[in-house]
Amino acid sequence: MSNAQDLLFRTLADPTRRALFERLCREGEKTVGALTARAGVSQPVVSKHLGILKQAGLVRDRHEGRQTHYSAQLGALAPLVDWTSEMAGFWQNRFDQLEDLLKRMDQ
Amino acid sequence: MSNAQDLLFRTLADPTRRALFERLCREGEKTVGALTARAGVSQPVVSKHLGILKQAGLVRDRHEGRQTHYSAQLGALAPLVDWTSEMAGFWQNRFDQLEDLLKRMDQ
DNA sequence: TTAATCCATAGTCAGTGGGGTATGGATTGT
DNA sequence: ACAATCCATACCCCACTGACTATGGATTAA
Repeated sequence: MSNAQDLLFRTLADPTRRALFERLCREGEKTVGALTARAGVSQPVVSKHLGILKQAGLVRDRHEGRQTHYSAQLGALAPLVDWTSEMAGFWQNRFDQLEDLLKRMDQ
Repeated sequence: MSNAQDLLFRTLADPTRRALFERLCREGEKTVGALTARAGVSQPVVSKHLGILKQAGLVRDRHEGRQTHYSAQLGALAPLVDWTSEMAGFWQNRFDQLEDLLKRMDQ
């Protein structure tokens, strides 16, 4: 029941989570500590959000000693782009049908 | 602090709401009754979701007698597309910078 | 006029989820 | 070896929200 769009929308709906993802997109790979420093929430909260982002495929983690480096996985946004295109496509189809109808009426 | 993306993501995060919007995109204008028939939730719930979609600019309503017709406003998805493009842009910039760095190292 | 239909609002309730603190495992520094 | 750092998990709490029913205003049908 839970498709890819659902997971993405729910994951990105939270501002804190989206801000983390945005930082990773802007600034590249970052450790949990570095992310926590400017996140405005506690470290456990950041870890939890990163876990959710990872589960959605939006980030990936790389362990190096006692630190964990996270980086954005931009490809995970594809289903979102697809969904948007699909919605636009439906709209276009209905527009085309209307156009056809008007053409037929014109004849 | 609540930008356009936030409102869109939060609004589209709910499956019931997204399904309503999708139906309006696919099938065009529909009354509340028609939407309720296949929504799987009660009529007041549908009305509430439509209200939230309207507040996000994703739908518009047209009153006709005792019925209210709702239709999708596809343009409202623009901030979402912009956000995605922005994220992709950041990623591309970092990629370009890496490319430049590699070029400089090569010389 | 009276009854029936359409929709929106009000009020309630339970589940979800995002926040915190506490804690422990793993690694690094002394 | 011991202390300190980094991160993740466990646990709790509270606010939000999505669901329901009840109801009423507005419009249409009888």
